[in-house]
Amino acid sequence: MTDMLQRKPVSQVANSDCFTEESLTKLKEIMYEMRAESGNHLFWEGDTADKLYFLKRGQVKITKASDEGKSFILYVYNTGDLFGQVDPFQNSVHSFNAEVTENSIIGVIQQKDLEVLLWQHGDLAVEFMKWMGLMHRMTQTKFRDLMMFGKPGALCSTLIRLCNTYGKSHGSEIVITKKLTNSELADMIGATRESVNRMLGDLKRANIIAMENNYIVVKDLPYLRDICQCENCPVDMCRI
Amino acid sequence: MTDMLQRKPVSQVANSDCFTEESLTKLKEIMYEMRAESGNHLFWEGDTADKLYFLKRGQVKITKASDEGKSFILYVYNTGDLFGQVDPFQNSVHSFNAEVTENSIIGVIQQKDLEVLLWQHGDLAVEFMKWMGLMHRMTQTKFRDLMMFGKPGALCSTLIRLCNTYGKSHGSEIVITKKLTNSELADMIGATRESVNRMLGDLKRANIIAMENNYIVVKDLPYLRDICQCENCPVDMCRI
DNA sequence: TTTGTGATGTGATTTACATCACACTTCCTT
DNA sequence: AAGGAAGTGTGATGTAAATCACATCACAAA
Repeated sequence: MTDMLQRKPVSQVANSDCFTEESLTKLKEIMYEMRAESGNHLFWEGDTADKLYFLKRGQVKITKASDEGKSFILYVYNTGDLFGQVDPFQNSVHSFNAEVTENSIIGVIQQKDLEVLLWQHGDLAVEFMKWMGLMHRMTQTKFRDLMMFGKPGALCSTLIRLCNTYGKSHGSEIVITKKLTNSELADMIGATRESVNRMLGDLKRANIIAMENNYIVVKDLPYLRDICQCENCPVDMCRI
Repeated sequence: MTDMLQRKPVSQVANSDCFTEESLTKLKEIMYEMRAESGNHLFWEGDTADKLYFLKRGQVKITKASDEGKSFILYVYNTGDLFGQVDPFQNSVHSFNAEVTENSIIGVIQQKDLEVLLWQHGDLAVEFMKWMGLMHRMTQTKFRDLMMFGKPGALCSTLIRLCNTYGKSHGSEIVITKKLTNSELADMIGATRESVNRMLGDLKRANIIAMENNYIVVKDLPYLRDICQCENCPVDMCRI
């Protein structure tokens, strides 16, 4: 376990960090484990939303497809993240798709079981609310970043979020320890691959970022911050 | 169409509807009342977020200003709505401004008092989570609508949300019983006044909407739905 | 080795939307 | 009743980004 932690890319903050060890244990006790292969879907839009998912290992993207076949990536969840729709006591339906993008091990929590647990443990309920609030604020700030500062601003914001999620510091440089294609970045900001390619080219030429064996290295974080009027939000909120 | 419905200001659905009568009463017991004049601010970005607000009467807009002086309206809250940032057990700071846009009577809830109440009453905590989840999903779906379907899609989505919030049915027509300027609509979708004006003009010419003594009347809701690929979400989620 | 496939890089063109500029309307005020 | 402010409507022009159309590159599989 400690060994595992050491090999983990540094500075990864999982959203389950807002739970205490004990609370997380309680949650784990009501999970059942499942494996999902890359390419599968945990749920589709329109499916009943009655489960939470704890990503023990792997990656899941929450996406939305438009009629014209474009795809928008709303969130990317990684090892240690908890996700799922949680208006826990109301029949409701997913508005987005959950696409497994790496072979994953997932703990599934039934809403009914969660309800019971929350009833029994006030402290867990409180942490749960904290987690919900954090997720909501993450959505709000992302919304703001993608709406208000044009495509370059959206890209810079996304690069900052990627640093917060996958970044490993080397002096003043930050390596984003996650391979990303131009198309993936495009789908995260609602732009085209070509636009992203050109913007990245501009950033490289201006020596703001660089590529090191296909990983993006951020060399001038303050510049990125400036473009999207970054307010230096807490790292656990400013994520992908 | 009964007499009552006609006289009722609107088919207004308040977000506090997800609380039971008893829960709402409990919340009201820990509020202190304050009055705020149109033009004032309840909070500014950067202020500590440690209060909830219950709008007993009036209107409050949650906005974000960019460096270039543009304003983006994220939410509009009305009589009966509960709002405020609620990651209740974490020091945090507002990312948005709360601007009072009509003289208002507001119940203020201190986070500390809320904490106590949530601890004491499991059922309230549960409803509170439901409310949080609903608010989050409202943000997510708005995000989707404003990002994915261009400015016309954003406008149509906003008109639908306005129908759900302020709409009064007259046969197949829906009157949006709220005066809105082109600039206001523009700030809600991140467009310019001129663009909104032209788009509204197009919709009028196509007989999708009409103006009746300065109120917007939606004559062809299915058309609006089509443009923004509306999935017919629950009314209490699909709001302004 | 060749061939196929997914990704990157870049020019030319089109489109959506913002910006600028100004006339016109409504309604408020003194 | 006149003047002003706030809002609406609309042309002309500019610009960001999408679209289209290829060339190139990396690398895995046949």
